[in-house]
Amino acid sequence: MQARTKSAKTVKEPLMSMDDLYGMPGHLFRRMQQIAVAIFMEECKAFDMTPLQYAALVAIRAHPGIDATRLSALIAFDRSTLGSVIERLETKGLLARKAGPDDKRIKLLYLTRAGADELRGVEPAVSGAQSRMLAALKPADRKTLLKLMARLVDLNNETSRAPVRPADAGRRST
Amino acid sequence: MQARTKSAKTVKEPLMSMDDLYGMPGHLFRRMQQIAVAIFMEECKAFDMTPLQYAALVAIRAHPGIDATRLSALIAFDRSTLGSVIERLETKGLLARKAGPDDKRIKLLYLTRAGADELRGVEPAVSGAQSRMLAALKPADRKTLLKLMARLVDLNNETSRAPVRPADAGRRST
DNA sequence: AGTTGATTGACAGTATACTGAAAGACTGTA
DNA sequence: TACAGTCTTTCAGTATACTGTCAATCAACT
Repeated sequence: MQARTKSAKTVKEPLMSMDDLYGMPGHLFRRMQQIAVAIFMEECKAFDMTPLQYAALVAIRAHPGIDATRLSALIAFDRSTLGSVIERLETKGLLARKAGPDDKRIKLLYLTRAGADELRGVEPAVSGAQSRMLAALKPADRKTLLKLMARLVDLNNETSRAPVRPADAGRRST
Repeated sequence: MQARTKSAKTVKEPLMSMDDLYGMPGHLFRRMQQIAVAIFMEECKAFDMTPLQYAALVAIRAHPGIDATRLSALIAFDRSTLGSVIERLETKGLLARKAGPDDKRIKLLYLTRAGADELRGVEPAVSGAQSRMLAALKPADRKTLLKLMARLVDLNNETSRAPVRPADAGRRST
């Protein structure tokens, strides 16, 4: 096949083929993310919950009273995106926003009773989804892949717009 | 820390902690995708091109005259999303849509001269981005990670809405 | 006190991704 | 020919993700 431009004027770099594309890290990461989300949604379809909403609830449970900006740093969300995620969770009654006592800008986030119940209920499905994502690999390969991914993500933490930051970096109240 | 519900009524399953979350495959895949896109955009910022647009152009160059539905299957795009991607590329003058000769439903896709040039121009930046994504790992680990990712993506190909399908599965003309 | 700079939340705009539906065009069969 | 089913595209709606901007608020300094 090899569609190569007819004007053969000094084509020094070899052109990318489809097989090149399939082997690119970027393509593999995109595909794996597609697949991971599909598996998550399939396992959790009884709960009307997305991966992001789940992560937000887990983080709020671990850090009740956190504000939105610090929450976004805790789970590497884009701050702008998080706003709508919080709004949806609030609409569903899973979390509550309360004004901060000292700082009027801040709205503190808490799980409602329903949110805590929903989160506890969905956790088995989430665990199942995580297992399924790696199920095709042998156990030793799963460990290897997770270790390499964790290292790669950690070493590139600052690269994306939403790097992970610890929750106590600059906490004031609580 | 460990925010655990006060009502200690038979909490059998252990609750997910933040550290659990950070180690989940789904979280790592999402983070890695964020980072990979950020690196791509940074390396290619002189070209106003997204990863998807790049992949579409590569595939059209390799399969001139392909239609949108088969293109989506070739690079695992969601068919609905691909429509707007094609529209943007057409607006930028990088590709042309022509009506199919036999089938009036089909619009065949071709690179324009400008599209071929742009694609050739951006390829070094794309290669640089791909290298950067794995630069933090040792060469041996890069190979291992790519191999495991490729296997995992391949074995789960059917899971997402947009599985990869070969271009000649059901080709009629050409 | 007043000003400056930083922080927080909200918003507009673009792009990727999926679900589901609709309309037009083709194919095979009755 | 008429009909049913299939294919191709497009659109509406929702969700994630980033860029950039804005106003309100707070903190620190003059």
